Amino acid sequence: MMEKTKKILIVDDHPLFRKGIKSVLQEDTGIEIIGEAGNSAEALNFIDKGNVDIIILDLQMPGMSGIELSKLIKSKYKNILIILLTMHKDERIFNNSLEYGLDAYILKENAVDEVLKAVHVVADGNFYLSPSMSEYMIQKSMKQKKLADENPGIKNLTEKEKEILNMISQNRTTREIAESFFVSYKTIENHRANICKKLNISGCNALLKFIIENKTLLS
Amino acid sequence: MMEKTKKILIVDDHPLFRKGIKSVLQEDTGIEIIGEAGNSAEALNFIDKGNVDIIILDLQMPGMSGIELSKLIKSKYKNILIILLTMHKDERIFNNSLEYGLDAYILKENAVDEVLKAVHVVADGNFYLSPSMSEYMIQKSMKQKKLADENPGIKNLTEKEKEILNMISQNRTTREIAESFFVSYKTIENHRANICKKLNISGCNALLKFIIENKTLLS
DNA sequence: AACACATTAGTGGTAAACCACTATAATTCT
DNA sequence: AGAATTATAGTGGTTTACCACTAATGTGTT
Repeated sequence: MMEKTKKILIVDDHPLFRKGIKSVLQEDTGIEIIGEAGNSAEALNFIDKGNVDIIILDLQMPGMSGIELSKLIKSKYKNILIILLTMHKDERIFNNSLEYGLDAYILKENAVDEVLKAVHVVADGNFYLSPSMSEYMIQKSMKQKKLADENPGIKNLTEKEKEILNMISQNRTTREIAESFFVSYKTIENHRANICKKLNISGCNALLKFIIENKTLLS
Repeated sequence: MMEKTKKILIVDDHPLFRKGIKSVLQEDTGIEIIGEAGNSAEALNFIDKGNVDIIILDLQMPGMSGIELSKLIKSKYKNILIILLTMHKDERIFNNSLEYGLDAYILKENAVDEVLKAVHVVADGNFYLSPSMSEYMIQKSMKQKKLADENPGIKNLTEKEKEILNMISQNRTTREIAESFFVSYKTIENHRANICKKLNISGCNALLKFIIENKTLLS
């Protein structure tokens, strides 16, 4: 099987870091580093010349951030693959990584051959994620699970209460919910109060707030 | 390089489907199918005997669902890898896939060799996602982006207004926000009103509701 | 039969958020 | 210098949501 050489552009504001990536990728004969850029403007200039297959991109850069740059690239060049490098386990960026058009999310703290692995995975049309990042997410979910076990309120809710909670999360007011169920406004208020008791929460907009914080818990 | 044989368990309630997966995987000498199960209980029994490396798991099953099963497996056996097969593009499951402990998310509509690909990717310690699923997510993000462009309100917000919106999203009340800024309650109320005008929203809890619906848009 | 619980509905009150204004000082842009 | 915007602060009023009760009806359990 004859593979096409992958043409790669490295975008990072630290020359030493670029050097590091280069030395890792150089060993692979299927990879050709065709350019480097120290900031987003340089990167865009280079990309406009065409030819780039994969971009290895640092998140933290002066000026335009890696995320903004990747959005821009993906909107202009659908076929360019983007590998994002970052220092931090940023959940929000990871959660939106696909929507940002990213093809890989790599933590800099990880082993050097991560980059090489990622290049092959994304070139194969797949999404790559640093194992330590997924590890972290799993850990986080364990904590959340524990939290859910400590707050057993959710599973004590009746079907009707769950339905109401669901409608609240869809931005319906108590009155609207009452109307759609053909019951009194006061009935729904009672349900809300009961739900709050079961969930052990109180205060203004307590339920709406609870939903924001526990969206994942409800599914 | 001598690879270890991957021992696989297939869990699906349709025997014909299991057969299909088997015939695909059989061609690979590095893979050994050591068992099949038609439901979650059977699967758990088999797993308890040890030996399983990777589980190929159907989401839709009578009784315990694939998600519940995978949570259970991951909590007991940290090292077993799970490949989830599903009929539908279920965003919610995908978004929580890592928290559920999944290692791959494959759509049944995809080509048969997806499963084979996924086995290798997850065995390599990486997360695998059906390209058509990521395609779908990107498409969805394009729509969302378009929506954001049509509602240009967000980028018209001043720094202070963004700060306030952020604090609202952190469940702080108007009074709390006022206190932390050492300004009057009424000032923050004015800011809220201005934000609402810019975002073209109105009604009770409008801002909190807006945040729920546009969480991704704000980042 | 007695009990727990869910669902229904009510009274009366408080707090938070929103709505529609007005108004002033500071800043920024032209 | 003048205009627009931002940040500040206020009056007065409405709606929504929460809080603390009471209470009737039905349903299912023991």
